[in-house]
Amino acid sequence: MNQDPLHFQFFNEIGIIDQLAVTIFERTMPRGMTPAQFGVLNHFVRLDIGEKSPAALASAFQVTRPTMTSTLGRLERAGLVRVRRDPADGRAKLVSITSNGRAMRDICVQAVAQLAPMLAQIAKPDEFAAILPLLRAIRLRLDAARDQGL
Amino acid sequence: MNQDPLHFQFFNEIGIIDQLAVTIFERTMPRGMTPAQFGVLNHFVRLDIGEKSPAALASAFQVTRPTMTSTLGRLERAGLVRVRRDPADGRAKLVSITSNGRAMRDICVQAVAQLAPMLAQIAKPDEFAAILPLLRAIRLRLDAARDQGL
DNA sequence: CCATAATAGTTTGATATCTAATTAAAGGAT
DNA sequence: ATCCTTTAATTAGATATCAAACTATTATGG
Repeated sequence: MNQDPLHFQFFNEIGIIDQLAVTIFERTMPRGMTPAQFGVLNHFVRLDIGEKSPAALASAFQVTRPTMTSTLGRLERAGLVRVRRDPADGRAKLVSITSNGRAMRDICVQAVAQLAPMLAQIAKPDEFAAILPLLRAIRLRLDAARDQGL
Repeated sequence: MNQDPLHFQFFNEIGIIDQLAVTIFERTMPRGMTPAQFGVLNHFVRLDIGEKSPAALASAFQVTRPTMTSTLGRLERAGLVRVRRDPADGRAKLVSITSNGRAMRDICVQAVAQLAPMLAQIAKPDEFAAILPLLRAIRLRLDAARDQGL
């Protein structure tokens, strides 16, 4: 049936799953919240970091700096994060979460929790557990390959 | 270490892999060619279809119709597909690939072939084969869940 | 000490993608 | 035959994301 090479089929499925998952996520979240924005808020709360530079955030999320500039700009305009100049480095900035940001993160976490029954129908915990290690390995190798220039 | 629920970790890995794969793909393709555009060209060649409506294409690629409108618009402006009104249905249109489109598809296929050695380092064929069935199952269930309204 | 290289962020311009709303045409029901 | 619903496609408005180019600041080397 499917004439494509295995790796092609693999990346194809990955793309469709990602697309579907992101759409479901955004529909569940408060209006306007995206995975990218939630990710930043969640990062601050979970790791209990005070401040972090945009460059460090971009690196943590594996996105380019312009992308993080954009995401932080939206979050800042929405009052969910605060940005100030780094007193120790004139080039850098320091980002921190606001109390509104924490509140939004909590709302999102609860919204995600509502998805639990649906997720239970998507796959059993041991099914997720079964593929995760290989997915992680592939992600790491892809990342390494990209750094090598392809 | 990772406090996130399993399914959260899963979708997170999926998202990063997709992002990395798409970026690598676009860097390899001729300037401006994207997975979405290549997908359409490849679809016409592989399935050897003469004409297909935008709605049918959107359905085949699991994207919304506005998304397909946008992709087809770019392909048409680049002379890679042809679009005409459906004589049998005044609402519909019929899309077909042009000879330039076929040529572009061939170039892309060869470009992708250059990635083979890199892909071999990402995962062994049996590794891809091992996860594919579960990925497909998850994709199908996600799709069904979306149709149910969440 | 100054010129060059590296780093942090931003701006610009492009693409993909979604939702919501709009226009046009076809189908169905009374 | 007419009204209502469904379907096809588009337009409008948002977001994420990337690459390339640009500005400002820090670090390095001679």
